[in-house]
Amino acid sequence: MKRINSSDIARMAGVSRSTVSRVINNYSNVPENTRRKVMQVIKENNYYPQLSGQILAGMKQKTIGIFWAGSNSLASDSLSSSYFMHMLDAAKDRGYLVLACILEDLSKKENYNFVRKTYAEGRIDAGVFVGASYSDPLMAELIEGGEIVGVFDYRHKEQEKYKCVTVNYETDSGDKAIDYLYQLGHRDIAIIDGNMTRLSSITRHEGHMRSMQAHGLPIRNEWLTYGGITIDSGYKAARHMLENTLDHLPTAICANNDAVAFGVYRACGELGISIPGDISVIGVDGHADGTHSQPPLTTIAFDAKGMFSSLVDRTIRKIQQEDDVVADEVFKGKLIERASCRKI
Amino acid sequence: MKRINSSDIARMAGVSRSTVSRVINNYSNVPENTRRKVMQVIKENNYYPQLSGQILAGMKQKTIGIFWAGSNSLASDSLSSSYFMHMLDAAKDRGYLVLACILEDLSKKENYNFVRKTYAEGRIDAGVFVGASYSDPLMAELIEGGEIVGVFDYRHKEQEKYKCVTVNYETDSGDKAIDYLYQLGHRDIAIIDGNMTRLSSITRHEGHMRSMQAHGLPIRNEWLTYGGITIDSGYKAARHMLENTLDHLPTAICANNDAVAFGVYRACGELGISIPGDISVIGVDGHADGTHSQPPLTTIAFDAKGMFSSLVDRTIRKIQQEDDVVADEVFKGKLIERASCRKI
DNA sequence: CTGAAAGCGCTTACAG
DNA sequence: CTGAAAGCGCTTACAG
Repeated sequence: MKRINSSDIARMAGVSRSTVSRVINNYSNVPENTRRKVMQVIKENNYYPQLSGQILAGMKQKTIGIFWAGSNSLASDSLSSSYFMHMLDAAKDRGYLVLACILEDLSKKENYNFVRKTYAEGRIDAGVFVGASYSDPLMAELIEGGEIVGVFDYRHKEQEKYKCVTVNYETDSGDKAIDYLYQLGHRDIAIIDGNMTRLSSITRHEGHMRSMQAHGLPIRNEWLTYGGITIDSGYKAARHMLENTLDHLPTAICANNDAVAFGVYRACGELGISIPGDISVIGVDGHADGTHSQPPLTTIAFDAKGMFSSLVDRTIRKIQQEDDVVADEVFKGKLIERASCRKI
Repeated sequence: MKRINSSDIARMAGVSRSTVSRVINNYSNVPENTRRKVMQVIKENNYYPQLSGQILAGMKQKTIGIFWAGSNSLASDSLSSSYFMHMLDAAKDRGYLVLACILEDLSKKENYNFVRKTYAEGRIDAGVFVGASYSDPLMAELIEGGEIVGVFDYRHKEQEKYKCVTVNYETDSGDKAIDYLYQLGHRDIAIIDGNMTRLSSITRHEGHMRSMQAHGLPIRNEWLTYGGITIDSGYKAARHMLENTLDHLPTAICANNDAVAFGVYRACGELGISIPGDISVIGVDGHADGTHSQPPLTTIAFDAKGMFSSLVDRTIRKIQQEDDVVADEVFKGKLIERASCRKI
């Protein structure tokens, strides 16, 4: 069951392999007649050129790797999986295939080697990373080595600009969330910040601090905690924080993101704290689950499709050596008022 | 920035390319000394053999394609995305990479060609299909062409056994669901069946009919509808069915799967019908959302991880020409009683 | 317009 | 134990 190759096609069409190749690659200097004849033989035999031959001759894989750090979230979180889908879609729109790689943790030597190997073997033309820490040395190293890299939520260095493409959240969502709560009359605001290896968690934290200060609100130790970026971590942080402050509860909780806010919901549910009756809660992301949570979650929403499409799209344009590719794109959050915050 | 190749390594290590290759591929006839010397040069230079060279020389890609038909569900449905993750995990456990391909509909010529091309270009050693219809001709064609294929929820023909690997639901979950409702005292049972291009929908439907007859229950036209396999389709089917039978509502609804059951929840919510007060509802799957739905959903649960791991695992074992690979594996459902069905 | 030839990077009989 | 050589399937200057 040998696969048919370009010599076979050439013989059957009565031309040389060169001509077959020219037809396949749409060279202009092939007479219409020859082209038709060759194309017909190709169709009839269901011939497709072997990719490995093409690669060796200098063509591109037309494949990107998606390296997703943090396996847990993808399976159960619809927001994460929608990110993933947006990337698959964007690649497809450009005619690229996707090698899907889920890695728990990029800092582990084993995963680090896996990524290097995947690039080095020539399996992909570029990689797109989600869940890397804000200054992961792996990125710098890949870029240094001449590889093309796209990263979500990453602070890319000046000198990395040429081969590195990023997408980021506008840095003011932390401020916006606090401002909003303040404007509703809240003064006793607790904050559950994220995972400080993530750029967005850091900038949101900075925004929270900035806005609290601007409004002259004290930052109380027991009301400032770090809860990671998942429901479970948000739950744990909220539960711990609330139990320690039952005699002087905050009137509002500002969560690092929607998942954390859902964790807060759970903790409040267990402790008999009503939202927004006793405590108002605000998240960030625009998670679909926020529309049917009880109560629907007020949040600062980002355009997930826009962000992830842009990331993949620009990465692919880098592969194609387009020279007008912008290195970083920043998305603005938009306040969506639902029912989890109340005026006091 | 030329990539280093095996000649470079050979030169630096003072051996021939043959020997470099032998070291890389763990040939036994290389003296420990030589091996060490070569390995060191490889490490120092971060050398990895180019895959395309290896392929051309007859090695395997160690990559499978996952062809997922029906893009919508993956992004928003945690059950579907968990299926996907289980497959990625299983491939990883075997050291295989995954080319992730989302296609809306395998029967479309364009997608059909995409699959053929992906195989023919030599990008993958095998493909695993989810969402194909129960007798999709594409499968037969691929197998005929000597390709290795794994399919979820597919009736594979005797003669396809050698290269085709499948995983299926035990065919009695339809019977079980009706039996259970009957045993709770229900006699007025409505059925929302699935999408009749899916094998599992068909067998469940058959089971429903079988069990209804066995218990001497009449199958009333207005209580038998086909609702697809998604929440939305379940919602529409339920809404339509309930509105037409408001004067003689069933006491129970047997849904094709959990997603459809959630659609029933929504329809009942809108129509002021209480579950299980007015109507009992049972699903199939064991969807995680069923644990925190209101009320928690009684369902016939399947071991998703087991099913999808087995599928991928056996497909990979076919690639590796292991000859004890079983062609089909059937999983049994297990009744999980939660709170959506009541005794009457 | 078109073919013969070189070259891409590997592995594996083959010969020694 | 090891190297020279063939061969995998393509593309693309090169020469005509």
